[in-house]
Amino acid sequence: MPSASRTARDLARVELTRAILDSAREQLREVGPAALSVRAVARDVGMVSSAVYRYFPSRDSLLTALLVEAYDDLGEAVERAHAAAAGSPPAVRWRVACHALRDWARDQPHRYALAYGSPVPGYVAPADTVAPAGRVATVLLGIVGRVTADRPAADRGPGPGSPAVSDAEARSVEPVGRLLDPPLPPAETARLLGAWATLLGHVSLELFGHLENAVLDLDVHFAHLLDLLVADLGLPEG
Amino acid sequence: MPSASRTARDLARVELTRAILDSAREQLREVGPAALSVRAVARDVGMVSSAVYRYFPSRDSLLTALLVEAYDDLGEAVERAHAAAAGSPPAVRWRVACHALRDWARDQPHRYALAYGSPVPGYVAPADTVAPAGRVATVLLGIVGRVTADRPAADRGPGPGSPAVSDAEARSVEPVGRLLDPPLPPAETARLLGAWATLLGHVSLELFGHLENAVLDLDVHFAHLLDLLVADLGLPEG
DNA sequence: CTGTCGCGAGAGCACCGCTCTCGTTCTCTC
DNA sequence: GAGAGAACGAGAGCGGTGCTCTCGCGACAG
Repeated sequence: MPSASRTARDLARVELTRAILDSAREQLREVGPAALSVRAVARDVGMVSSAVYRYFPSRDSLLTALLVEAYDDLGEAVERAHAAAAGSPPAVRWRVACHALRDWARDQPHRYALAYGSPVPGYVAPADTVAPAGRVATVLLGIVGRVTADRPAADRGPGPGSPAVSDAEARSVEPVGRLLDPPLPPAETARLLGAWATLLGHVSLELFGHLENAVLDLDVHFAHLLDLLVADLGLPEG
Repeated sequence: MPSASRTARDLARVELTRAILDSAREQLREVGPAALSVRAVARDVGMVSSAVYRYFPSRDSLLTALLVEAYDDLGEAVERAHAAAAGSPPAVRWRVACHALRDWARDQPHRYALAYGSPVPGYVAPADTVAPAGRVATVLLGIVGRVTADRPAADRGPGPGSPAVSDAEARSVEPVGRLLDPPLPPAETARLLGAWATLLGHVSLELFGHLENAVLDLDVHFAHLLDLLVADLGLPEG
């Protein structure tokens, strides 16, 4: 049975690949991406360093694997939290999804930093990373999209006090709006992109220590920030 | 004249220190903070690596110096832009200051990443960095503060559609509001912190490539984002 | 003139990413 | 069942790194 024996060999390979990834993830947590050492990983899994190169062609490819994994893990966490709140009002689902993102980031700051922190110079994320990277944004886009689609046409357009969207801006954000069917109107798309920036901006500031002596209770402030976003996006509370 | 000779000696020292910093800054731009090499800096300034340690006790201290320098440089850029717009309406000064931040970041992405990107694990920013780090935020705080202080008391408090600020959130953001005299009210402080997160979040997303295939014209979108913030903060246009 | 101190050079340590070679072992084909 | 071929782990080695230590030199102070 050749297929069985090939499976056995491949099984050993995937297991060792997993062991390497596990060790690398642990080392990423302990010493950070810059100091991630192939030799240390090899020592950890009981190999010599050159043997690791049978599984990952370079240190960068190891980091890339960790990056994709991080995007996927975060995306899954947010998707699961959102799914668990299915049936709740949009505002609640928005808060749940955003809290899931922040909780994941606080729980695994090193992996969040890998995904949304400064990229390693000279390193370009391969195409495999774009799909997992979009999962979180897709969830939020879906929440806003459903609300806008269900809203009577009279309520469309910028609310009172909201600046008008220029034609140039409408064209500019169109690729994002077009991800939905029906497409999200430009005003809402721009607002959502702003909320996305607020969300990641706050989490980054918080995680990277820039709010250290400025905001006393980060949980409370984040909740208030979500209230502001919910209001700005016009998400129904009930 | 002992003081003169000592001055001469110290002059040579500060000049060499500056040469090292210049070289390090250049290398930071080319290869990034992770690959910044003391030996390469030494080669660049015509020394042997051990000699550099007479000026900076470690590679980290060299990075710290670059970090402080970056904060100061950015702060100065924003302050200068804001000063040049003195007399203009608050909304205009807000836009000018924010554009200065984004322009600086786009011009020197490596230094922005050093300041607001993921911190190097195991590295804690010394106390010298907090003062320069606050300069940019202080400018924005000042713009909003003047507006709020000048506004008639009847217009205070959350606008229509703005969520109320809980007591806990009011206490939480109080350290920031207290930086101004008179202190910025909690609702405005929270809004400003949100705007700060939006600003840095957008610049980070833009610089780190997360808006690559999402937003076509980043200039246009950033301008619209500023319009949204101006409206949310209630900054007068004239 | 002598002692002290800061400086740059050099050697050296332990580590790194990565390459190459070598002997072994396992799988597939005839 | 035997041989071809691929995959594998080990080891040596290259050029690089941060950092330490020692050394000799020159400038300054007493």
